[in-house]
Amino acid sequence: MEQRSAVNIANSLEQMIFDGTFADGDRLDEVRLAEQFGVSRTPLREALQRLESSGLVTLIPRRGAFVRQPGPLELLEMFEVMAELEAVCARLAARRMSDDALDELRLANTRCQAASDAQDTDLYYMENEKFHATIYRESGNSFLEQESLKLQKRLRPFRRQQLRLRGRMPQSLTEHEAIVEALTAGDSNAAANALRDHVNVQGERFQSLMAGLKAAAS
Amino acid sequence: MEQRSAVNIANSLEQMIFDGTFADGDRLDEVRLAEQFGVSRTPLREALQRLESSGLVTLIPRRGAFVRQPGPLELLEMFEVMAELEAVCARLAARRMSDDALDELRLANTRCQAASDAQDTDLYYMENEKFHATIYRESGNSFLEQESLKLQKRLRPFRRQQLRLRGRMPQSLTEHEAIVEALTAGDSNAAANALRDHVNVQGERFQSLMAGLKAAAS
DNA sequence: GTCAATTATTTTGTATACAAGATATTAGTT
DNA sequence: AACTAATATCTTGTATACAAAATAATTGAC
Repeated sequence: MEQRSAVNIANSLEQMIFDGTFADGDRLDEVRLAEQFGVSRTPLREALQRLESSGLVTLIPRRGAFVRQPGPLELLEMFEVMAELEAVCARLAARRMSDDALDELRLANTRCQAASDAQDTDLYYMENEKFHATIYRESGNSFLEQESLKLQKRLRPFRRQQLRLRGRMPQSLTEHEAIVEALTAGDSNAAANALRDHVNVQGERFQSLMAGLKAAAS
Repeated sequence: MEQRSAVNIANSLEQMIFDGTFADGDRLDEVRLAEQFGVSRTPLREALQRLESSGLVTLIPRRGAFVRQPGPLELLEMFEVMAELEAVCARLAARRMSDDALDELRLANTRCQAASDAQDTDLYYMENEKFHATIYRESGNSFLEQESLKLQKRLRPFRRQQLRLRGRMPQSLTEHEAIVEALTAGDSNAAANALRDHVNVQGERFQSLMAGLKAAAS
């Protein structure tokens, strides 16, 4: 692979937690992971500390490290916060956005369109993330930008699922149009509302998806 | 002190970074800190990984750990986000808040009043934090609550300074009144605006404080 | 005397060793 | 056969040892 420093190991483990290699509550065995990564326990433990600090694992003293996947309730809460964060980004961006940035945003949206036409959900997801990241950046507040990116990353696996739902990509696209329009007009309230709704739709879709799974399980 | 695990060491160092024991760019010497805490380098390094993960230090490979204090610009950005986060809390709380919680909020405000009367800025600060924390909690979104508490903690040292400014405590109190009123009325927009403004005042005060320092230095 | 190059000294990164606590296993009792 | 007690094994937490890189110091050339 690559060089295996604590940061790298942490990133790899993070990825594995995100993509579902580890389920909620799984214990992360230090010796096993250490030899798996080809390092000693020392750098591996440093990685575990990082992961706990970012909320991905729980460290129970003398017991070990346990992965902490967000449950349905926490996910809904995270979606709600994401929606509000993006709304704030949009409101700030509406005032500060340059013409060049607007062009960039339209270009990103065109790429989304192409992905949607090709029925390529993975590509759509990537381009969609760029679209949103552009708005974060154009908020002009880099702290806000970083926080938004962090949460975007954390919600990635769950957002991704929803794009596969029938008709979601075209709907998402029309919502993007409304967002671009509001930003072009410099209407901060409209932009904030459009983006908040856009993200909230995902939260709601997610909710109904969970309800469906729950019903199917009973 | 207490038991010196990685978490504890990280907390102690965090406190020291917050209260200004270390200035921006200071290198954190592993061996020196280790013997200072009475432990070996191993748990201390684990603590440093935690601190980097939470953004308090920068870890440069083969160079060491350097403390990262937010500069004036980043602080302003953080205040802006704090204001928006609290506004969201208020909006959600306005709908969900129970009578008991409202009473609790009024009680917290009464305690602020007492601290203000006694000219006790430290006490006022503590009670003020409780007032705000109650609103975070009453948002009904514990993820949002935790994020708000995290940022509140990080801004603590900088908010604190401003209470010493003449007339800030009484002004803060009247703003609290308006917030309680809006929450009582269940007016989510008014509550959100009142809280956003309340926090933004601190950001602006901070800005003028910085400008004053800068002017004095030239 | 100043600069460059070489050597010496720190300092970081990681492996390993060992102590103490937690879990699993076995033996013994009813 | 089931429950408890004692023992054994495994795992974590931390100290220490050592290699490699970075910094400081020293020497030598001009």
